[in-house]
Amino acid sequence: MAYRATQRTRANAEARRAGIERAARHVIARGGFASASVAAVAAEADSSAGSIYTYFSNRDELLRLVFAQAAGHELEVIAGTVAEAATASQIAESTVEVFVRRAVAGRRLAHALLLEEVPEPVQSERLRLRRGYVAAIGQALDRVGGTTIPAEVVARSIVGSVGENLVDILDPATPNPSSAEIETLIKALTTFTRSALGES
Amino acid sequence: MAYRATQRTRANAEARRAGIERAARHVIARGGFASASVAAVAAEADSSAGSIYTYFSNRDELLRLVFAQAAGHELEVIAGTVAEAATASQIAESTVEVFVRRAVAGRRLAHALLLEEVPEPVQSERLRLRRGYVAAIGQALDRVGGTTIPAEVVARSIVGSVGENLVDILDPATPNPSSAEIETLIKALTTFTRSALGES
DNA sequence: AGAACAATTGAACCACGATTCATTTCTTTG
DNA sequence: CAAAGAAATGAATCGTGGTTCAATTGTTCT
Repeated sequence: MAYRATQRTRANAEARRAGIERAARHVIARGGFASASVAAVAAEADSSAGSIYTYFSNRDELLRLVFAQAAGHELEVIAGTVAEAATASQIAESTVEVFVRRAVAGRRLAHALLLEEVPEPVQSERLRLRRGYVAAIGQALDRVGGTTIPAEVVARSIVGSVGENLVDILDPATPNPSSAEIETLIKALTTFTRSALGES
Repeated sequence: MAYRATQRTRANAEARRAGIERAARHVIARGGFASASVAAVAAEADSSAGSIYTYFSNRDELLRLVFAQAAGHELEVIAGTVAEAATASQIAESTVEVFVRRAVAGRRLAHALLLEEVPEPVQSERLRLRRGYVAAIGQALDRVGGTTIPAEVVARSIVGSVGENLVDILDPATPNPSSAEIETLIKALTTFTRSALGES
């Protein structure tokens, strides 16, 4: 018996795994999932392609994990915000505001998370997360009450409205939107969702 | 000079091309774009894989064409409907109604057209068509007037709302929705979009 | 019928990128 | 330091499915 994995060894391994995840996140944020080949991620992580398989069972699993982390973080932010809202109007407002601003701030990543074509396991994760958004907003709406329409439909509609209005803006082929455009969009979407909820 | 393409020859060729398009449409409507390999389409068309290349430059181009036809037809239907509407409320109503009912009637195809992952040229076509929907609804809204929000944002929001609410319903993995569910959804979405437009 | 050309066929080819694995390099302990 | 085990490397392998193309079959005209 001459070798036994030690404290430091395991910490290093953990750091390596985290490094690969970070590398994948960076590659995705820069060029989308399509650009996140195993080779590209390995290069970004100062690692070799083969090494990735020591830490992840395969490429799709790595991408799914990274997606879940990034999108999960966004969900937490939204969930935290709507949990504080006291009226349906406020829920609509903060959803639109947070969603649009965060998406524009991290355009490429937002595009990857919301719109880009992704491998099937990632797509499943995306649908799960989307259900998470709907659930968070739906619960908030149920809490404040006041709508006759099923909260789930309303929540979905809000998510859909905002998402659809971001399609062109997030397209990597289009130039960065001006902040005036953004403000106009936020205002319009806020008005739309608010009045849909029957508030002034 | 002993051969010259004749009337009948050209008609046959046209029939063959149309047959391949029809075959592709069927394969897509049955199993989505993912299942529409060149071999599968060829089999459905009683043809060989190689033959497809006599009529189309490559697979993506064939799929793009078929997509454009199918989605273009749907657009025409929606455009025709909203063109007849006299009020914003009616525009919202008919959009929701037509969109949802037609999608549910041809679930698999609707899923392919709206949600499935597709090759890039098809995705471009999808975005074009989506802009078509937005334009048609936006023009109708402008015509009847009465909203303060930019018509384009409203149109996009409606498309997004309806689309997002169809995600689970159209998922090939989920069972057919009951007609009660559909009616409930249509009612809820109609109410949502109507009140968003500021009408009772 | 037979010459001239087009269309069809399907098996071979190819591109691409994920995955494997024999070899090398690093860590730990006696 | 040597032995034992773990991790890293990257070139070779493999799977997949679109695409090509030599050979065959079909069509038209004299």
